[in-house]
Amino acid sequence: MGWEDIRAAVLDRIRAREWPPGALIPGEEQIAADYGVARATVNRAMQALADEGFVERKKRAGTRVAALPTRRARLDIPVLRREVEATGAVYAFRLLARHEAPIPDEAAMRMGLPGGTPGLYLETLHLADGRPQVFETRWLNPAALPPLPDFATVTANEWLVAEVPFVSGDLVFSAGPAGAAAQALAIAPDTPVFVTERVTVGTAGPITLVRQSHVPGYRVVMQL
Amino acid sequence: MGWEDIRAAVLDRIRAREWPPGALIPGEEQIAADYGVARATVNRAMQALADEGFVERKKRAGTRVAALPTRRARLDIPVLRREVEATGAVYAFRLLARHEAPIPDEAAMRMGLPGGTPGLYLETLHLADGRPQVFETRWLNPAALPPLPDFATVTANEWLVAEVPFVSGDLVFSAGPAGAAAQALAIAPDTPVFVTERVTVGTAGPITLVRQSHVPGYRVVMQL
DNA sequence: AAGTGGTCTAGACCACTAC
DNA sequence: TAGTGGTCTAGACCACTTA
Repeated sequence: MGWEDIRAAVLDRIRAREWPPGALIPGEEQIAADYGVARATVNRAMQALADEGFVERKKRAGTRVAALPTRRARLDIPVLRREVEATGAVYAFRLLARHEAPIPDEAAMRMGLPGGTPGLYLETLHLADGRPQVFETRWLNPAALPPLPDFATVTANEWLVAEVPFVSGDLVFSAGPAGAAAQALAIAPDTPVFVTERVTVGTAGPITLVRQSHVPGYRVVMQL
Repeated sequence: MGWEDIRAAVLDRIRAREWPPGALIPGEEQIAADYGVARATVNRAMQALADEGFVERKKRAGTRVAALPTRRARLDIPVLRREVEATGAVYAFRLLARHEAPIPDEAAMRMGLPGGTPGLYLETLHLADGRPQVFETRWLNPAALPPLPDFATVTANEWLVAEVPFVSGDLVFSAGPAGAAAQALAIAPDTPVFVTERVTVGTAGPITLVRQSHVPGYRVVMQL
């Protein structure tokens, strides 16, 4: 009887509606006695079920079956190169633009920086077997970074992942017209594209804001 | 010294490059001795770091700092009603179509069912303060479900969440033209929209395939 | 073959919170 | 204020995997 067995047993009893949504589940001590294991084992099982959103736990109030089980999905975000190579294609990229300039207000605000902060702007096209896949625009905050390479032979993403400790960030998915990305992706400007936007924060402050427009047909797949 | 302290301490030493990417971290016993805690406490901390993708653990081989830290994001998928109500708007829905028919081959294949399986088709429009938000098409597999209600007063989603045990599923994000969803959303057919597609599997087999087209401006936000 | 992480146990103390 | 989950400990055994 490992904790996974306890987890499975409890989940079965939830699925069987023995404990319907909203119901109170017996205490850890009780379950431990029922199955002949230590309370710590039950605790671990219940912790897993809580992580997965099946139950809600509160001290003193006990453990309840989630009324509206929030479904949680986990997304692994690989480095772009790996994503391309996973399909068997050859990855390549082209640096289309690079210049230093004050970070525009909108971008600075997204990064949590004062307007006009000096920044480095990059435009990169990512290719799979020579075909455009992703058009990327990026602002970097040099003040929060070690000396920057010229990004001709390494993508900003891979350099950052390898060199700069990451503290937090957010990720936004949306859809919109290709617009400025149209030319690089060789599609019409009003073609719908999938857009990801990411802000990354390091120990010394905001690091980068990156916006990627994906070629039509791109999909993000998550397991529930 | 709780396990979160140990986690934080180890993470700091990783960030400080004391253990660079790929490096081997001291064993649990060692760390436990260093910080004066029990090995179980260290284990819990390391388990958390592994869950978060900061380290990779292998028996016998020890624990290593992740070389290319795959960034993991967790997405909580709330019931649509809650998503709307969280913005302070009033949620409502309209059932636009409902009929029984064999599930089309493409949809059946996505669900992992043989073509021509009998199904129930629903078209629903979700509204926030009376404004169209989401246009939803759905196939249900009655063979894997208890007797179905008429879905005039409950959405399929909420009924399923409350009544049918959920085993697994997947979730796909993409972008595309509004197309068939255009009329219901009151937008032009070539307007880019954000599309989510979800297959849900229950104990008795595939339950439902649902496709939701979101009104322009919709964004999915995840924390890293 | 040996060392590592994975897990279990029995007991204990504590923080939180519903009552 | 009493009961619940959250956590820690010290010790133990085991499975896995690499050397």
